[in-house]
Amino acid sequence: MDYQETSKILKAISDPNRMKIIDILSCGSQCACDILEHFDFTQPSLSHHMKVLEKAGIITVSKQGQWHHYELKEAFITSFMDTMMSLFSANEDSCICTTKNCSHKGEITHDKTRTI
Amino acid sequence: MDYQETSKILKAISDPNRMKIIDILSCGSQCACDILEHFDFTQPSLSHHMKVLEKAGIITVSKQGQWHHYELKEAFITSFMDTMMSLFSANEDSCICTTKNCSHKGEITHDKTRTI
DNA sequence: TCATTACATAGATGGCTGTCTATGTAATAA
DNA sequence: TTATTACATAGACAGCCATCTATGTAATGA
Repeated sequence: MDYQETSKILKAISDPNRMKIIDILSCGSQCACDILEHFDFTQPSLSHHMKVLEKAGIITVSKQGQWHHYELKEAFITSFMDTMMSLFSANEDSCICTTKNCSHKGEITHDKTRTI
Repeated sequence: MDYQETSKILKAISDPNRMKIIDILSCGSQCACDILEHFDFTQPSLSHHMKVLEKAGIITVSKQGQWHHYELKEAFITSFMDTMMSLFSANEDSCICTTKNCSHKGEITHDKTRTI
């Protein structure tokens, strides 16, 4: 688990306005000017947010003449959900605690059966 | 979708050190002193991180005498994964764009079949 | 050519955040 | 009682971040 890389992705999603952008793009690609109409902030602020989302690998841009169309990356979604699942699930490959047991409560349960 | 509340949760997870704490707790509950041994920062810093995770509803604390045992909340995990799924998935209840079509690219695809 | 539109970039700023040291408190053990 | 251990709290501080205004650039249209 690459904490730094996953951190970058989570920080990109965690801003409420960027969450709303993702919500908007989940309905299909849109250009910047149309996305902007959903918000109160300025165009440079949107430009900043889109760059953050793009750098995190969450969206892609296709420039068609004057307009830039932004789109959610399908591959990102599956990858991200997998990453979150493995973060919350214990497994002997990644689990840190295998090298160190709690000194005051021995029971460390490796729940390999989690399915959510 | 409560962007503010979800933002709080995502910000709580997004810190690399807190991600590592979650990874550790995914193997089972541990007390603070044992968690601390995995890190270079000080005890007050850990105390701060645990409070952030607790306030976000990610972990619970059970105080047994001197030691405080921290544990991942199972209910949080399923709830969080559901929230992320609904963020990435288009549906007519939550999708913002139903009230506004893109003026330059009419195709808004409501992908109700996403299963990931 | 000139104006307009759609975006990006630069630089500034206020607020948030992760960390520290110092200290307090409660429980346990000698 | 006194010392120690396990945590929390207070306050300070440096770095990051979301926003702004101002400006640049590229494409389109008149």
